[in-house]
Order: sequence, then C-alpha cells, then structure tokens
Amino acid sequence: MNLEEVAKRAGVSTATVSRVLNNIDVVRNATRVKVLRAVQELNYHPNLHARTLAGGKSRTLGMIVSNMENPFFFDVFRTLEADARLQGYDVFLANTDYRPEQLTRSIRLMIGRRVAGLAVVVSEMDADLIQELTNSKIPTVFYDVGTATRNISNIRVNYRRGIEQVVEYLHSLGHRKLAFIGHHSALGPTSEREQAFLDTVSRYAPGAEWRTAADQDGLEGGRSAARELLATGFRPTAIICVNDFVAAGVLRELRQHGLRVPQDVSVTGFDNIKLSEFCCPPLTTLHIPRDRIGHLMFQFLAPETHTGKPPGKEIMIDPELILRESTGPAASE
Amino acid sequence: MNLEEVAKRAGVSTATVSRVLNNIDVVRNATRVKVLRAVQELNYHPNLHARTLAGGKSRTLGMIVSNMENPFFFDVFRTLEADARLQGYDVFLANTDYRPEQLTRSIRLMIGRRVAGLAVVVSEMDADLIQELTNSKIPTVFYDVGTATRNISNIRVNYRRGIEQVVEYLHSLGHRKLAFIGHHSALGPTSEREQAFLDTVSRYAPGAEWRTAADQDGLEGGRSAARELLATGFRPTAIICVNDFVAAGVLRELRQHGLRVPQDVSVTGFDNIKLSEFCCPPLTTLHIPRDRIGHLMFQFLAPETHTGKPPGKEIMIDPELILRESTGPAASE
DNA sequence: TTGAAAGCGCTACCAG
DNA sequence: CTGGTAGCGCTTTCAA
Repeated sequence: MNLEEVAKRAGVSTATVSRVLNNIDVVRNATRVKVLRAVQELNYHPNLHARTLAGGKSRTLGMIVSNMENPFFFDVFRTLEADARLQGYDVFLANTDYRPEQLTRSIRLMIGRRVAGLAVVVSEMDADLIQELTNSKIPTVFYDVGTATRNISNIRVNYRRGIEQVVEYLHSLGHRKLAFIGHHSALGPTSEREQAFLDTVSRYAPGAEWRTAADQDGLEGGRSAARELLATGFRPTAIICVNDFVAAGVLRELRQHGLRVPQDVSVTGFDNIKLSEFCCPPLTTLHIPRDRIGHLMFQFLAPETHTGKPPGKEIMIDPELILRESTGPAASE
Repeated sequence: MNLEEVAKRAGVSTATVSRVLNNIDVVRNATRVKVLRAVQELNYHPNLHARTLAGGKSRTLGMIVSNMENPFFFDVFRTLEADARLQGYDVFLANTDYRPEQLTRSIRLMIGRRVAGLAVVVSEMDADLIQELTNSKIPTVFYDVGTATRNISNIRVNYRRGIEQVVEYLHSLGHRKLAFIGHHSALGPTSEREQAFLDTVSRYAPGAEWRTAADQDGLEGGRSAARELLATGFRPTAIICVNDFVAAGVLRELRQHGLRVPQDVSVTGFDNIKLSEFCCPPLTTLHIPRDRIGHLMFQFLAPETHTGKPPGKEIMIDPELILRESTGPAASE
C-alpha cells in the first residue's frame, strides 16, 4: 500500500496525493476530497520512513533516561513531550536502566533516526559518546552531565547547594550522626552527590559522625541500603537520601525496624516528586522543578519554534528546601 | 554523511560497505577493516529510515500505554523491552495519558513507522481503531480490550474474578458498607471494573451499602476521590480501589482524616505493584503478573523468534489475592 | 569477493 | 492547480 496506489485509485498523480496529505492548500477542493476518500477506502498510512528520507527533516525528538521508573524522569518527559506535541513534534523515549552499553546503543539509535534534537537525562556520560554526539551535529541537551559546546546545551541542578541546605538544617536541629543513602550510579568515586555530602558534612557539621550506603535506585534499593546501613550497627539520627524514590524505600525499612520518623530518625529526600507527599510521613525534600526542566529542554532543542530568546547554553537550577514531617529535632541520647 | 562517502573513503563500493555494516560475512577481512576504519573516521551512522525503507523489514516493536506514570504499565514495558532487545528488536513507547485522540495519533504513528508488531495496553479502544489495526495487518496484542482476529491477539485479566475474591473476603470479615474508587476511564458506563464491583456486591453481599467515586488515575486522583467520597458523609468500612496506584492516594487521604487503616477502614488495591508493599500500611491487593504479560506479548508479536509453541490467540489471566495489612475485620458500630 | 544498478515510498522542484 | 520526475540513503539482486 503506497502513494501510487492511492493516486491510481483517486485518478490523480502521486504528487497531488502528497500535497493533500501534507495540507498544502493549492489543491482544488474536489480533488482533495477524491484523494481523501481513496485514502480512507484503502486504509492508507503514509510510510514515515520514506517521508523522512525524502523530506530530509525529522520532526521527531529523542529522549534518553536512566530510569523511567523513577517518577522524576517521567515528569520531565511528560512536559517535554507536551511542548513537543504542541509544535507538531513526536518524542522517542529510550530507557537505559543505568546500563552504559544501553546508553551507547540508544544514542546510536537516535542518531540513526536522525532525530531533530536529543535530550539526555542520565547520570553518567562517557567522553567518547559526548564526542560522538558533538560530531553528529544533532542539537542536544544534557541534564547534569557534560559541558556545553556548539550543539550541546546543559541543564544542571545545584545538587551541592541542596545538600548544604539539608545538612545545615539538620545540624541546626541537633543532628550529629548522619548517613547518606545513594544508589550505585550516584555513589561512584566521581559522584558529585556523595562528594557534596562529604564536603558539606565536614564543613557544616565538623564533629558529626557519618556513614554512606547504596544499592539500586528505587524503593527496593532504598530499603536494602537502609537495611545494610542498620546492620552495621550505626544508628544515625538523620538519613539523607539521594532522591525521594530511594527515601520512600528507606522509610519502609525504618518502620520495619520499629524506628519512628522523625522521632527516632529524620529522613530527607531530593526532587520533590509527587510520591514524597504521599509517604508516611511526608518527606522533607528539595524541590527540583521538572516542568521547568522539560520546558527548557524543548526550547534548547527546537529554538525556532519558540518565540522568546534562547536561554543560552547552560542553565543552573537551585533546588528549594521543602519542609514536611519526616524531619525533626535529634533525639536526645 | 552517507554510505557513498564511506565507500569513497574506504575505496570500495556502497554495496560492500552495506555488507560490512550488516555483518554479511562474504567480505574479505582486509576489506572489512578498511571499511570499519572509514566508518570510524567519518563518525558515520547509518540512516535507519533509509535502511528500513530499502530493507522492507522493521525490527521495531511499538507499545502504547495509557499512563506510563502508573508503575503497572512500566513493569509490562520493561519485560517486553528486555525480551525484544534480546532478539534484536527495539521498542517504541507511546503514552496516551488516557486521551482518545492521543491514542488515535499514536496508533497511526506506529502504523506509519511500519512497526513489526504493536502492543496496546490501554483502557478503552474505539471500534474503528481496532478495524484500522486489523486492516493494517500488523501483528497486534491488546491488553484487556478488543477481540482476537487474524492479526490481533489478546491478553486479559479476569478482573471480575479478582473483585469477587476481594468482596467475598471483605464480606467474610464483616464489612457491610463498601465503596469502590476507580479512575475516570475505569468508571465509565461501560466499565467492566465498576460493573464487576456492582454485580459482585449484589451477589455476595446483598445487604451491603455501597458507593463509588472516581477521579484521575494516580496518587492525587485517589486522594481526591477519597476526599469526595468522605465528603458525602458516607462512612464505608472498606474501600476497594481500582488499582494500587490509586489506593496509595486513598491511604493518604484517610490518614489526613484521622481514619486508621485497617482498624477504622480497610483498603484494597489491584495489580500488586512494588509500591503496594511500601505503603503504610502495606496493601492487600490482587497480584497481576506483569512479567508474564510482557513475555506473552513478545511471543505474540514475534512468534518466529520464540522456540516454544505460540500461546494461541487469547489468554486469560487470573489475579491472585495477596493479603497484607491494609485489611482487617469491620469495626463494630 | 566485489561492483553496478534497480528499487523502497515519498517529497519537492520544474513544467505546463 | 496538477503531473512528471529526480533524488533521499540504503539493501539486494545480478554479473563479473
């Protein structure tokens, strides 16, 4: 089933069918009607590959995330996709599950599809891959990794500042035994997040004891990490979690151990995903505006469709401390 | 950047480059090396559209879901994608947000991309669309909607049986004032789920009072619906939720109202998503094996890659009652 | 083992 | 307003 068959059936040329399908309004109305009828009758669906190939342009954006299961990523995707759709773009989603080989594969796939723009929201990026993307000339926006170049923009969150706010706050509440729970890819040697925690503790809470632990991202990961942490015998009065998703798992494990939050131990998250308000108790966390990030990404990737001025090449977002019920004064010994 | 440039640089024909890139091992090794070097140096990425167009085949599956935010859908996707990748397929994901026009758009898009197979995991399907898919000849598998035909398979969950188990169980615990909380698309006039609830109540719990409410799918939706329900003054001793995601929101609202679960009111979910174990209290729910569903979908869509016999055209899955702490005996008046 | 060339289905330009 | 046709970049015979 192709243009030619439709053309034949409608008694016109393929060029005309193409015009009708692309809403080019030089076509006489009677002709248009004939064509549309033929399309209907034949249940014709234009081959998008042929279209893209012939047209040269793509009208498709790509987005790569580490873990769609974490609502944080979904929220960004949702906004990006909504903006995109409004301008007639589609968005391809790829999920890497924190696996580097999957990341490589996905990036190659996106380049192969000649996406009009690519949003990469993953924890870690290999330098070679960044180079590959740079060479590809595809407008790209990274979240929290890489550096801006000709075709690459950057959105980052001032994670360090967020951690500082939390450590300061907990310190002011009297907490002196702290723990940080991350997930494996956020707790590598190079991790900004773990480093931010360590630096901040030694600066704002010099006398404090601390411990770190990590497992996977997610509920189960948070739970395991908490279990592991408690198994060491260390009894923190406050646990700082790399994100809300992990924190929700931590809360569960603490409950299991009969530890009350916040009376026995305070817990904080990061991101302010919807789930954080639904935890029990609701999480003290740091808000990161996912919708703003999604909008910015679209602007970076499709600047021509946007009226305002381009936002520049690099944007830093400050998280905002949200106090809820999972934190309180340190229990006196 | 295209095959020809690579061919020129490597001093061979485009046909040879194509052979190398497709791992057709008639190519002499020296030649292969030359080609691969050229590919490297030029940072060449084959145009996937051209490839699909020329090759005729697609090696890509599509999946359409109503709400990727609900972990249920993500779990199915994860399994399907893993199976697919193992066999060299990619999976396109589309999210409809429960919007019919989005569904239509996504289906057309998938047909236009000539996907090798399509999994449709949405709540409601218009008959015309089903027809369109049937005509398209694309191997398709529906979840919980439609009927099997030549190219369409079907996986359904015996939702009714699940609801029966829950209602019976609650009835046996002495509950006589029941409520059902759905989400809009699950509570339409045609909804199997609401209907299952109503039928079952009148059959297993004839004297029981009942009420239904609904909002969006998700945490916030569950919460609103619960708020609305309580605002009517009705005080159910048990609330049956359309799924776990909604139930988690319901729990939150009950807590807000000072209602203890399960002492004051029992709550049940459906799906047994990971989150259900992390709620407070953990949810009594009905298990639906998402991994099995994902595997089955892949088998339906790419039977040739699978060794075992094809599973037939239609499969019914029975949910399994999982008892946790969110249910208990009805409070005496 | 390699090359030449005919499409795949569509768009876009040039005529008419 | 409509038709003819040259590609888009790749795969796949058919020959060599």
